[in-house]
Amino acid sequence: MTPLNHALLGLIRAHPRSGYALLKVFETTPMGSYSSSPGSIYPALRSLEKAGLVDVRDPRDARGKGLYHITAAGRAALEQWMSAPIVDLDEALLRFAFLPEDDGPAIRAFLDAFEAAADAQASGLAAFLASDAATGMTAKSRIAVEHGRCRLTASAGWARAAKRHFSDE
Amino acid sequence: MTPLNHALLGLIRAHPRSGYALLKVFETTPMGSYSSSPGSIYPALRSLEKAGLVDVRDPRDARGKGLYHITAAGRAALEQWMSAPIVDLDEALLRFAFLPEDDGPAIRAFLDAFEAAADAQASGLAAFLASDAATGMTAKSRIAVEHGRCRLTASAGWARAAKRHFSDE
DNA sequence: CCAACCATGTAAGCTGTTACATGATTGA
DNA sequence: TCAATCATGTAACAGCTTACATGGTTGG
Repeated sequence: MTPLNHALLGLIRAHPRSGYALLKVFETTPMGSYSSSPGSIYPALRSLEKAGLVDVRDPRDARGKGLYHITAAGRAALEQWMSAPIVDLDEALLRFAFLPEDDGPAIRAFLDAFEAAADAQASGLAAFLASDAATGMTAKSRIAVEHGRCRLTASAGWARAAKRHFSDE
Repeated sequence: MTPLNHALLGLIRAHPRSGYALLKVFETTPMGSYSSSPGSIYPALRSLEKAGLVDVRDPRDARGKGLYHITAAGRAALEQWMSAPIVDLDEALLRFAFLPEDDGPAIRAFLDAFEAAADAQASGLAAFLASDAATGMTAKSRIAVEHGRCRLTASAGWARAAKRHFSDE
């Protein structure tokens, strides 16, 4: 399962959609970073279908293919992916977007884990910068690594702000 | 030319290295995000060699392959890549690390461009969030986009801080 | 002498990119 | 009627990942 597959599965679970409608999501929103063109989306939908995670139903009319629906197996696969430990923050962010809208505790737990992961990664870079390996590098290389640390700190800060947002509702 | 190719070329320009030494750079520094294993690095070195951007010389002894040196064509290719407009910030960061150590004006110009690109991308996300498309999305999706904006703002902030660092030297 | 590391590769498989191709429908 | 958009694909190609394979050398 690639990130694109997960993105498609999550969108389809939110509500059934045609391949074209899914294509448009990637073309018109920042989700576009997960794909680019029909050449990746249609084959990915095929693979989801072949894996039994989605099925196609409700052809609107003679020409259209119909709407992709998520199957029970698809739900299970998505659930498993959603509950895996956070390693990659970008992937985690995709999972965040697919979290159930109303489950406050789950959202807060996820944000806690996200913040912890971002902090841990930031600490990892800080440790690297303090190590022998870093002192041998050029000044610019170290500052480039600093950039990574800044971004991770920003990610952790975002998680804290988001938690505040979801605590008073 | 893939990011990995550029990373290799930049490292080799800094000073000649063996394939194994390059491998170790990716294994032991945050540059690892550009690669992972011999399975990508050795073929990439081959392609650089075939393209005439590097050549192999100075075999240390009978068994070793020797050291990769950058060629005139390699220098030219790197130069062209370095002076292209900034589109992708991660790629730009790699370029930053390869900027000549002593050329203050070039560094400052680059950081100006980097900051402008980060600000522009952040504005793009802000515009999206203010658009009709965003109002139709779920709250969590909007907050996920916010994360992207936070990170871009952090990137711009990093560039400003780096400029201060390079102005008093 | 044996494990760890130096040093270099190959091969299968999967994914994504780019570009091309097709045909129906809708609005001006 | 003609362009744009809806809607769905195919095919070539390049690249990365994973896993496997091969030998030499060094330190304990």
